[in-house]
Formats: sequence, C-alpha cells, structure tokens
Amino acid sequence: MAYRPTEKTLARKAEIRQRLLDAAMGLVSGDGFGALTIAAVAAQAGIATGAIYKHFESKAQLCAEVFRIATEKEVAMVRATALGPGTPSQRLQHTVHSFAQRALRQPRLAFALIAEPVDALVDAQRLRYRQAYADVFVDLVAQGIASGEFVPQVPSVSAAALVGIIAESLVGPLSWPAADKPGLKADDLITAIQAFCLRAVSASASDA
Amino acid sequence: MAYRPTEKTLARKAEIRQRLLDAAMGLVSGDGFGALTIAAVAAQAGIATGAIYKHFESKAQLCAEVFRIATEKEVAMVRATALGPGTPSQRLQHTVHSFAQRALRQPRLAFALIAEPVDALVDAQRLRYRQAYADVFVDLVAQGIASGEFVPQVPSVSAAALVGIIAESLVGPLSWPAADKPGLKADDLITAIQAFCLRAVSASASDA
DNA sequence: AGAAACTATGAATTAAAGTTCACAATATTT
DNA sequence: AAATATTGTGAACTTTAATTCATAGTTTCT
Repeated sequence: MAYRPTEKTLARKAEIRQRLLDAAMGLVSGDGFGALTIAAVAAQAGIATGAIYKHFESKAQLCAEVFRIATEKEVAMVRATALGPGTPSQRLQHTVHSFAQRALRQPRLAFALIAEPVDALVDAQRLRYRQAYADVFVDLVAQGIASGEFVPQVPSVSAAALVGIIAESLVGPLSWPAADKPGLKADDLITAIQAFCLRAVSASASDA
Repeated sequence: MAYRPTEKTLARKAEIRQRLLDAAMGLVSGDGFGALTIAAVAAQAGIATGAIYKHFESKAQLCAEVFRIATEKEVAMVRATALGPGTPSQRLQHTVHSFAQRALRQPRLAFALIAEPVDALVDAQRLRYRQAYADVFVDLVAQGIASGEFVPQVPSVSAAALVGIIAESLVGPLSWPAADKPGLKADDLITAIQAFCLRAVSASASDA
C-alpha cells in the first residue's frame, strides 16, 4: 500500500505550518513585510530554511497567506461592529473606536496591512482587503442614508473616504516613529476622528 | 592653475543631470519607484550606468531627489489653491478639484508619491511631504473655524483626515489597474469627494 | 526489520540589482 | 601640444536574499 501520512504526522505538519505563520506574523508585526525573510522565519520557527518550501511554495505565497489571515480577522471585526446592533451613527462611532484601539496597539502591523507594498501577490490580496473593508462601510452608509441619519451621498465614495480617514489619521502618523502627534492623547485623537467621520456622513442638524 | 570646469561644461553637466532626473521621473510616473533602476535610468537617458554616479551618490539619493522635486511642485500647487483667494469652503472645494485633476491624470505617479514605500531616505522625505501637505490643510481648517464656516474641531486631525480622504478615494483605487470604480465618471467622483470633505469640516446648517 | 515515501538540513546555487573600477574620451590649463 | 583633471563606458564585482539539492533522518507500510 502506498505511503499515507498518519493523523499524528498530519497534525505535526499542520503545527509546523502554523509555527511558520506565527513566526512570519511576528516579524511583520515588529518591522513590517520587509523583515519577513525566509531565513528569519526559519530561525524564528526553529527549523531550517529549506524546510519552509515543504509548507509553502514560495515566499510570495507565505506573505500572501500571512496577509490574508491577518486581514480576514480584521475585516471580520470591523464588519461585526459596523453592521451589528445600534443606529448607523452609533455603529460608525463604535467601529472607528475599536479599529483605532487595535491599530494603536499594533501600529506597525496595521500599517503593513493597509499600506506597505510587498509584491504582486500581496498587492492583489490587499486590493481585495481594502475593498472588503470599503464594502462594509458601503453598507453602513447606505443604511444610514435609508434611515435618514445620513445625508444622501455616493456610498462607494464615502466608504473609501472613511477608510482613508482612518488609515491616514491613525496608521500613517503612528507607523513612522518620528511622526506621532505630540500633545494629543490617544483618546482625544479617537474622539476627534469619530466626530470628523460623523460630520462627513451625517445630515446636518437642520435636516434632522 | 587648477582645473576649473567652464560655463559650457557646467551647463552640459547640469543638462545631463536633468536628463537623468527626467528619465527617473518618467519611470516612476509609468510604473512607480519599483521601476526606477540604475540600469533603466541610464538606458532611458542614453548614458552608461556608471556615469550616473558622477551625478548622484547613490540610487537612494537619486530617488530622494526625484521625490523631492515632484512633491515640492505638488505641495506648492495645493498651497496656492488652499490658501489663496476665496472663502475657506470655496478653497477646500477648489483644492480637492485641482488635486484630483492632477492625480487622475497621473495616477501611478500620485500613488508613488503618496503611498509607495521605497527606502529609508525617500520615506523620510515622504514624512515631511505628507506633513507639508497636512500643514496646508491645518491652516485652511483653522481659518474656516475662525470665520465660523467650519465647526470647531482639532485642525491637525482634520487635516490628516482630509489628506487620507483624498489619497484613498483618488489615488488608491485608481493606481491599481483592476480597481477603478466602474460607472462613476471622474466629474461625479470629484463632486462626491468635495461634498464629503465639506460636510466633514463644516458647521451644520443650523449653526450657520 | 526492511523497503519506500516523505520531511528536514543547511550549504551551494541563482538571480537581480547596486556599486566599483580600469580604461577611454573629453576638458582645462600651461 | 603636453600635462592634468574630470567625465563616460560597461563589464566585473558585490551584496542580499530566494531557491535548490545532495544527504540524512522519519514515518509508513509489508
């Protein structure tokens, strides 16, 4: 009979694959995709460089996988808050807040996911990621318009703009070491961003 | 007497340097900083690879120079419209419009300048560039608040947010070939962005 | 246990791109 | 025109990191 990996062997293989992904994620979280080298991943995971190719076809594929996993988690969280319970306005506030918390906790990772170019494979993934992100906001904005809380607007444009606001005001400044805004506490920053976003989509008071 | 390059020689050297910068700019405009290789620049400019090092210390310095020139031009234009004549609201509209026109005409270049990471030297430049950009909006927002047209807000946050809106809604989607928004004409896109930005900073109608 | 299939090792190989260098061509001064 | 200084050439060198591969170790099946 032909060779067939047993349960335990498969589990072990899966575990090593996971360890590689964890190592890769750790490197990206620390210093971005630039730090994700085959040698570093192997060293971090405690296996030889060559062995990585038994688990991933190429570095590009490994990168893409890391990217996919991280972003799917993030998009799911955003979707949960953006399309969960509450009025559209409340959900927008809540979404900005929870995203900001995560981004401020791991600014390098957030930047790597949102903006740092890597290679064609990852860029393609990012395209889908940003779109997935924007799609959530498209729904949120559309619901707000429907309920009359938000002013009539082009949802796809507003959604992209919201993604841009969040990316630029949180990820951009905080990912480059020298560029944080001194004198503005994280809470105040988040509050200001929330207010900005809300004004941008809302019907003015006189229309309410 | 020591060797002293004559007027004509200096002019010729400057002309070649310029040709190198033009070639580099052309490559970046076409395919981003990734396409800016020493070999490609040399070929484009019609000189040997080694000669580049008679004009620039390194590729990084050449990149930084290309970046600096392009961004200084751009920031100057934005400043001219954002802090020129008109009410703050009108200037915001005008600034978005003229920036959008340029970005839509050269999406790859705009993306390269706003978001594409290259190397440490260029990233440092970009930091200053984005800040210069945001600074313009800080002034604009502050003036709008002072005149009562804009609602009280944290100018630095709003400025970053405006930069993010413009970057994401114009540069992002349009720089990646697959991602343009079908069914939304450029004019409509710009109008929608203008409206979004104006709502984000403005006092609501009831406060006016 | 022994054969067959797979996995792990890590040094050697490749590949791509920046940089250097010996030499040629051109400028400048005497 | 000769001597010196600068610029141009492009192949060779260097660097960095991905990928491969001969070899060794494990796992599975008979």
